[in-house]
Amino acid sequence: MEEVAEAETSWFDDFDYSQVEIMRELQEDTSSQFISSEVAESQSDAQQESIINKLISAVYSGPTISDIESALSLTFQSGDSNGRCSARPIVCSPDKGLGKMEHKYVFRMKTCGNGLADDGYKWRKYGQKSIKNSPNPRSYYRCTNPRCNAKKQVERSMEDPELLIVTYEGLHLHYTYSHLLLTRPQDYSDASLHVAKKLKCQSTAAEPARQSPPAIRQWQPAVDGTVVIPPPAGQVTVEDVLQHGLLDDVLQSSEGLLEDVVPLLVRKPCNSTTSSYDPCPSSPASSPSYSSLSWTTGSAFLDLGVISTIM
DNA sequence: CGTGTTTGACCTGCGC
DNA sequence: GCGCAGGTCAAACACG
Repeated sequence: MEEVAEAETSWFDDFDYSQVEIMRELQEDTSSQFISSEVAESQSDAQQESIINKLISAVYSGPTISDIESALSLTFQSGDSNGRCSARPIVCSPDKGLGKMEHKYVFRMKTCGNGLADDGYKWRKYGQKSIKNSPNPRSYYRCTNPRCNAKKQVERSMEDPELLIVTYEGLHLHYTYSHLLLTRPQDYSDASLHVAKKLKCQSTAAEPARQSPPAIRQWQPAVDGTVVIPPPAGQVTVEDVLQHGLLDDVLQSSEGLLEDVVPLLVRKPCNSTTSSYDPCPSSPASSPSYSSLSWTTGSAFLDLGVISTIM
């Protein structure tokens, strides 16, 4: 366990905080503006729902590509002496073909065994397409959460059949199902509405002038080891959410923000006590197609997060 | 019966 | 405009 503390320390010391600032700048236009004004005077239901979704997105967004790569590189350093990992991230890169700011990331995962994996989210396959000059078809998955537009594409590498190329697109507006305490979509809305009302209430109450947030704050490892990234400076309402302890109203969880773009599987592919990889799946794949890779919520997770993977 | 997969059809963007 | 390739839709089907 001493190694754990040491690993945590070195990881935070090495973190490039300048990346956080860049991310904050990118979020300025889309997050802080609507939150500070629109939440305070919520109008129609449609607008309110839009605001809620944006609020959730704003609270969850955070990690930069370098953050992810950093986390992944640290994951690799951990290795897997037990050989129990179900998948290993090899490369993480943004889709460079995108001209605008979109959440699209490509992972290459080296599978072990039957390649079954669980990234903590529940996906629904909505299509499969054979790709030109590739013997392997590409499968298209969508998050089963009706409010979530996260998608992913899975295809097997031509060079290495054990190599899975997974492209994630969009952000999850919820946590992994393994952590989910709010089980219905409307619960997200209800909880978020609760936060919005609370914020509105507190904004009108007498309150001492808020201190300016520090220019740079460190990521805060939670008690359970997950990483919680503080909100960007200048996003007043998100700040309020955290400062006033309202975040729990929505989340009731301390899961880190990396989860938005880095599947749980990627962040902790190897676990010494509990693995998402089931060497003896109860329901064998019905076909050799990618449908066998449908990542369900059947396996248990340890809520450990990035730091735990570097032990 | 609800949920998820399969698969052919359809849509869309792009290059020629 | 046409053809191609990638992405999505939706009906049929399978399964628990």
